[in-house]
Amino acid sequence: MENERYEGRRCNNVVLKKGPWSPLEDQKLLSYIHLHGHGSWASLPSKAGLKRCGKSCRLRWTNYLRPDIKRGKFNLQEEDTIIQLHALVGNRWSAIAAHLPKRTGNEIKNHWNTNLKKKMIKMGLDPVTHMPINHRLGCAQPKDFANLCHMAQWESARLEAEARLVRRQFTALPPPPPPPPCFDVLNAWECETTGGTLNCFFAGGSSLQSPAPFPAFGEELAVEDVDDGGGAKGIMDISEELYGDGVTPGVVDDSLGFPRFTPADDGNAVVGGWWGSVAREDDVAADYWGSSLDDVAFSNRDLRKLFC
DNA sequence: AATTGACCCAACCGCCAGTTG
DNA sequence: GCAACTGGCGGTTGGGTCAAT
Repeated sequence: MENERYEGRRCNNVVLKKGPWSPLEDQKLLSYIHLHGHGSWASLPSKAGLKRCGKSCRLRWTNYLRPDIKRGKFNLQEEDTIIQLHALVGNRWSAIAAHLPKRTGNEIKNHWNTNLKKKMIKMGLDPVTHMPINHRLGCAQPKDFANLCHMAQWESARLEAEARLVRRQFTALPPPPPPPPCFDVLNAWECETTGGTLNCFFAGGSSLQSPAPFPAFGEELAVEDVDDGGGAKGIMDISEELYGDGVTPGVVDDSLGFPRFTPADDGNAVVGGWWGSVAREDDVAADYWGSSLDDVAFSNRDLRKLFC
């Protein structure tokens, strides 16, 4: 009975096994690849003495047996990266995995579906669009909702600029549809996980202000603490001003693979990503995004899917 | 102690794109 | 140009585990 359960298709009159891999099968696959490399996956099973289809062998290797795979729980930094990249590329798990060393797309996908998606819903954010599900947000305060609206504006501007920059590299591509407004999820995420309040990232006033100049990694800078009356604070200036009232000193780093501002004092002041800053259209920003997109392992195919 | 339900994750399936003959 | 083959990817499933009742 149990054998029939995992009996798969036949190939050359050999019944292919399905279901969980035994330690012996793992050993056979490992030792074969160690000696010969995987070569053609289609012919590997017979050469390695496995009654599996090549596809099953490939999946077992790429998702489990590969030596460069880190297993275990995702840390907060990895979760941050997943959320930011998901906001940018959607369910392109392989592209996201390319940015997370030693993690597989399958693992990230599972983690997203079982943990991150639920947490986002709990935060009142749609895990697909990264938009608030409705007005019953995780933040009960009206001012927090106002902040989220600012976030959406800002993220929208960022996506537009990003699309322009990418198009500049792929001029043959047709103009993209306007990107959907999207939140700075990392920011909301960190506020959620640290118990902080949503008070970050957006310039004051109801209109979207010009994004800040683009800082160099490691550059020390200051962030003006602007209050729009609704409590929203924003990155206003890469300042050479003296740190004074309402100016938060901090540093830009790229430890997550994208620019990110961290205040010098931990405070509840300005924390979170630096995505807004790259909306500035200048050569520095363009160069950054050029390399960044490479890092995320975009292929031409991905880009065309994004903008066609 | 037994049952139930939620959670986790390995593995499968189907689709698509690229390559080859 | 076309069909067959191959590899890669994302969606889904189902079995194991564990906590709650």
